[in-house]
Amino acid sequence: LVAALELVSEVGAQGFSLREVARRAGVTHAAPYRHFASKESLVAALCEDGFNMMLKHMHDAMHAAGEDPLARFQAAAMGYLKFAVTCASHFRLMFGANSVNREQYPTLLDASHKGLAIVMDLVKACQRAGYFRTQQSSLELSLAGWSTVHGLASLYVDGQLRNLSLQLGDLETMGQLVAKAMLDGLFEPSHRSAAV
Amino acid sequence: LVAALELVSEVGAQGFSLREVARRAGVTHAAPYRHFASKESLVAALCEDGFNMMLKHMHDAMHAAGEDPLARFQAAAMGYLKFAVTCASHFRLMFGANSVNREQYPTLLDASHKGLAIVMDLVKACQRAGYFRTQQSSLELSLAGWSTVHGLASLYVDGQLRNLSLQLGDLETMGQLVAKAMLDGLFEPSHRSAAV
DNA sequence: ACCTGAACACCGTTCAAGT
DNA sequence: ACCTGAACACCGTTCAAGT
Repeated sequence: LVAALELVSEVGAQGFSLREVARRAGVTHAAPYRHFASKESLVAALCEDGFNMMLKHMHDAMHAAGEDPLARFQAAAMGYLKFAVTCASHFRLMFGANSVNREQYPTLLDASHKGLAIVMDLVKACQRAGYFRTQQSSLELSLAGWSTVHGLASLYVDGQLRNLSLQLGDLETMGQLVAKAMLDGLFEPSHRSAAV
Repeated sequence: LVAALELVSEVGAQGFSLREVARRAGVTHAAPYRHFASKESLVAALCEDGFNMMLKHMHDAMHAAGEDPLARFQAAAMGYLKFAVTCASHFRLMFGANSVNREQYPTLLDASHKGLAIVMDLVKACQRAGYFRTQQSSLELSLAGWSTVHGLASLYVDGQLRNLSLQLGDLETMGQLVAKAMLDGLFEPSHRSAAV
């Protein structure tokens, strides 16, 4: 049954039907209702899988990056992007508007909160290590960083950047360029806010 | 008929049905097919409306901001956020995964490209005026800025930031905080790349 | 030019009934 | 415990037919 879920995610991200799932699983269209209360709860299960995969991507990348907080921060961002591009259908399911009412699925809600928690920890570590400025709170910097990475991933997955690939390369390259802009800031040094 | 579209966008963002649209318009379920080739083409029309509204929000904000390129840049970003929050259903339609095959609707494709073009112009102006660094190309800085603003808007519209509103305030406030982080950068001055 | 009405193949969901 | 088969109300789309 979980096997059926995987098969489905390979197919079209949405517009997929519960009846088609049942067909692939070799059962009747009514059989899934013994395992899931509704289509939404099946999609919720897929989303939860997706969040766990995303967290795994980030954790793996962080682990491979070693101990340096900045390296870990950048690796987590790249892990996020890599997940978005390799598991695009999961990503769309997780962040699409079609999305489920997260409030009704506590385990899903938990998983979706862990992402920001990781970012927060990384930002705090980078601030402690003297990499990041402390003029703004770790929450504010985390939100900015998360927005940037998530925005890039969303635009890419939605095909909004297709015409830029020629000039800037693939998502990983774009990620490095955008991360550099984010870390350094857009401002000329002379226009930057005074340091703490 | 266009009146019917507006009514629909007020209702649920998606999961809305062509038959329901026809019902509201007071015609049979088959009547819309004299005006739109398919449901997708109706949604495409809604998306195009959405992009034009978004561009109008950005243009209005820029105009109100006066001549200073930096003020115009920030105003455009705020206009983008304001559009996302006030026209959430349009925003979801435009950037959701459900989205239409933009390639098949040339006027929609055009409208969706104008956003980046505006950002590019603003970034170039800010670089010329000495506000922004020229170490990275205007395209790279534009992509970073767009990703950040779009990411924040997406996370907010998807309800991903609901638990942060208490700590950080509404979307406009978050936008200002995130814009500050983006402009100044995350890095401590000592870790920034050398200036040009 | 625009709309109707019936039809087709699909869908999510429910429920009695089977083993 | 898990599945079936029929049923219900819905959907997108098509097409002949009306004015």
